[in-house]
Amino acid sequence: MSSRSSARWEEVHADIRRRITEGQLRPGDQVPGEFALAEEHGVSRNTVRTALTRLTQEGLITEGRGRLGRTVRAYNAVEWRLHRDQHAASSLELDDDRRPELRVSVSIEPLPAGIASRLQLTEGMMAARRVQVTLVDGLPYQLSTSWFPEDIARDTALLDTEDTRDPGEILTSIGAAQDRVEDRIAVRMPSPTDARELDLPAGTPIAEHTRTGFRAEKPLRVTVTLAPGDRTVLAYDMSG
Amino acid sequence: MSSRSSARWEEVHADIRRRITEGQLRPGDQVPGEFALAEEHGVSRNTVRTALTRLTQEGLITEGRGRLGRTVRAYNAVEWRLHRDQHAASSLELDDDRRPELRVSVSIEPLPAGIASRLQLTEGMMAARRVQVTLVDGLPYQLSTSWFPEDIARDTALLDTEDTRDPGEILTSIGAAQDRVEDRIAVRMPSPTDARELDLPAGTPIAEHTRTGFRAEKPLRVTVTLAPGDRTVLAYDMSG
DNA sequence: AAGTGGTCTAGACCACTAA
DNA sequence: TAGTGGTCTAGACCACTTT
Repeated sequence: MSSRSSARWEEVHADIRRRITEGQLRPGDQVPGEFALAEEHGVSRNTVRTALTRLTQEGLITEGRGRLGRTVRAYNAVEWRLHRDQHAASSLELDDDRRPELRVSVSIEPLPAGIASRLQLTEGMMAARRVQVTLVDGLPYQLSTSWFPEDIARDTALLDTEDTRDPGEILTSIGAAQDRVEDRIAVRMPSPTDARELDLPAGTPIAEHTRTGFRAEKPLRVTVTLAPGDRTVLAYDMSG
Repeated sequence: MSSRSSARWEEVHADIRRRITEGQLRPGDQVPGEFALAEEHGVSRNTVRTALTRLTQEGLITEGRGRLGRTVRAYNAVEWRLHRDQHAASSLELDDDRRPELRVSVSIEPLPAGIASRLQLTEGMMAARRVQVTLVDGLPYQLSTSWFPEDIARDTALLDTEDTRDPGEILTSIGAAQDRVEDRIAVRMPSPTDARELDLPAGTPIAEHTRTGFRAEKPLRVTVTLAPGDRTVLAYDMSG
């Protein structure tokens, strides 16, 4: 009866997963403790831990701290709308009472290889880098890094850290409107650096959204946005 | 000297990660064995295993089997182009010598809740379900499930398992062309079912792409496509 | 203070696979 | 058949957080 695989930790794993999917354990609920599960299933605590570690990295439960223990993870992702308007801007769809907080920093940096090729420039050339962090309720929702050729950014609002508009809108306002954008969306696990910067719980994959903007087939900018999967759903409206 | 965190497994973890990012270990290379690493770092084998398990779930190394041991994972994702043409079709960009193999199956099923709401229909109503698996070199690259209201699909090519065109194209060919599509892209870890159906190595997140097609604001279809992050990069061309 | 998870050890036995 | 990883045990000690 039952148990396709022989591993005992898989029984524990399947048991907890079932309790979650069937609604017996709901988001925010406390997961039974490791000692209790060990006794319940007649296995050692380390075997239980194998199961719980897997569930953590699958994004179903949280890591535990102190007396609280582990809880079932709650997901409440927000739509990130990628528009097809003239600026190719984007926006987060938040409840009325939640306001995003934007932090912008700007610097002149040598181009990394991956960005340089998209801008059709040479690796190591100096370029303007604009980093924008979008926080909602103090939590980072997006980490967005834009690169502009220096001749386009020089002495413009692109270097203004007070201007928190979308890069596409700023380009339009300085007379360098894009006529086409290309989007690439890769899905991957975060590096430890990504996880730290985005304050990611274990088991959270991210979307790496790369937008290249062109004017007359010349690249004007590249924007790489990291969007955690537990906070964001990308939305495209392809009308017309 | 060094080591921000006190955990010993993190030293091993950081060490292997460094060897990979610095190119000392390249994709396909064999990772040093667990016993060797234990001796090298002066820790127990289980401590090494903690580090290697993390690296596996971060998608950096494979699980090990038999004498081969673990290897550094190789990524070679292919572009999945989501067009804005009149059919809102999509295509995989493969090398000339790689041909996708398409398998289609069709059935009449009751609508699950999530799909029903997108189709503006009632959960449990019967609808046509069309499942398309795209294999490349025998490996599943996409698992695509389309739902159509029964009155639209009845006696049409939508129920033909030999017709492997994009659902949007088929809709056009039967006189029910879409005039608008909405795309939603969620990023998540696979369930065990997803992992089995898509033959996913541990540590592979997936994109869940949901396309809803409309005609005069009436939903004609919903297509949910699962695309593994190690095989696919979504590509949108948002030309004006 | 009590109970939770996090880390770590030193073994043991098994399943798999390349040589 | 030798060596790899996969599973499992039975402890131990620590850090943390709620009560």
